[in-house]
Amino acid sequence: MSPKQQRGEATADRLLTTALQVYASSGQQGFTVNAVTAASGVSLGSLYHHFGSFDGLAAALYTRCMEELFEELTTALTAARTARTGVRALVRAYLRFTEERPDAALFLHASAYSGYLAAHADRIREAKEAALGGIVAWMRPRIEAGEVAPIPEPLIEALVIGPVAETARRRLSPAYDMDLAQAARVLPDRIWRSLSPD
Amino acid sequence: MSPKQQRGEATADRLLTTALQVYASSGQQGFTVNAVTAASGVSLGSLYHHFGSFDGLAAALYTRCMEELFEELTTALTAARTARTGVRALVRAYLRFTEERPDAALFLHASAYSGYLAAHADRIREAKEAALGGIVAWMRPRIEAGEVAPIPEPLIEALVIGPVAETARRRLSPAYDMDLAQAARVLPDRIWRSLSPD
DNA sequence: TGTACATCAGTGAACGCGCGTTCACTGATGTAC
DNA sequence: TGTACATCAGTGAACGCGCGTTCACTGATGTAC
Repeated sequence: MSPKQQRGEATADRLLTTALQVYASSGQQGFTVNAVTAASGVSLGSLYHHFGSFDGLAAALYTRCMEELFEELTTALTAARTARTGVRALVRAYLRFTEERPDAALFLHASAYSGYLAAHADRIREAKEAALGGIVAWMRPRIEAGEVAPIPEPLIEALVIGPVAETARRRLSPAYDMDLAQAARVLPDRIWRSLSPD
Repeated sequence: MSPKQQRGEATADRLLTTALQVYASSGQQGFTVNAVTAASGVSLGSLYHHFGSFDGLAAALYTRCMEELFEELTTALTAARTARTGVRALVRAYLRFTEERPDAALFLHASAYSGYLAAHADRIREAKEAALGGIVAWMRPRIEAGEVAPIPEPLIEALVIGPVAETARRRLSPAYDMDLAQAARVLPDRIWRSLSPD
């Protein structure tokens, strides 16, 4: 399914990029094959040639967005030395991604239970674990060294990602008006407090 | 649209309850008018008589689930005296709700961007603010009294709800296996640390 | 450098299915006198 | 206590629309000799 020629890759890229725009402007409701082909100028058959199905395209888009986010997070984290500075940088990176790439952030949040990922769940899970790898590799030794309180890893994730994801979700929802700059000032420190040993 | 007769109310209730079951067993994909009417034994016309549209039914279900959750949270919170014990109790109540009412919890989380709420956004927002009222009324004086660190209210919400919602989301996703009992032991204290003044 | 051939990329008309919704109707319940 | 009437509740066949998908096809690119 992955393109063997340059123009094929360009077409697949164009479809993904357009799909994200369509989602951003029309929402879940308007996110259809016809809308994506019409907006991209790529033919229906070509979409199916590259992605096999519409769910396949959605899964590819989800994977791409997720990898972009995780790259930002990993870069921010690994530039730091201590657990404290690392966590604080990661929180800021997440908020920055939300600000700069709202379309991608929205698609990630909104797709969580979307159903079109179900068919490709295994492939997505693999991609997620690969993307998470860098973060885990950086964090784990620092947890073991006692730089972070002795909390089970899944709950550390929840404590770090939870508040920042909730903030992002409200920022991306028309029902709230969340100030990300303010969040970037307050949250890194507050989240770190929830993890710090003493 | 609200029923004027007892049997009307019973039918509407049956539709909502069945709809939640359908969602739980078939997911977003299988959540359709036909599935709900078939499973409930209520006729299509009757569904439209009570809810006007399928979105209307979904919005009513969302509202009902949300009110049930908030009632648990409010009860837990208002039974406490200090901000610290209140927040800790609220966190435990949220986890307990997730454990005991996984269908309702899943529907709440999964509906966040579902589109069928968009048409009824105003009505839902009203219901949410009403349900949130008790929590705000309890918390605000304690924030002002300095029992909680001076953090903007939206960020307090994110710090409290974020980790616990993330934990719930993973618990409800087949891709993770989250231990809620462990979370109930660890999170209340850790979340409180992120809010405590010093 | 040309030619033949295989594979990849792209096209768009056509199809069937299932969705949400409508509507003319019957039956049940409540109310007025 | 009965009767007439209005409103509410419930029914299910029928409809149209737009969705995802298929398929027979043409054109472009790469490769072998």
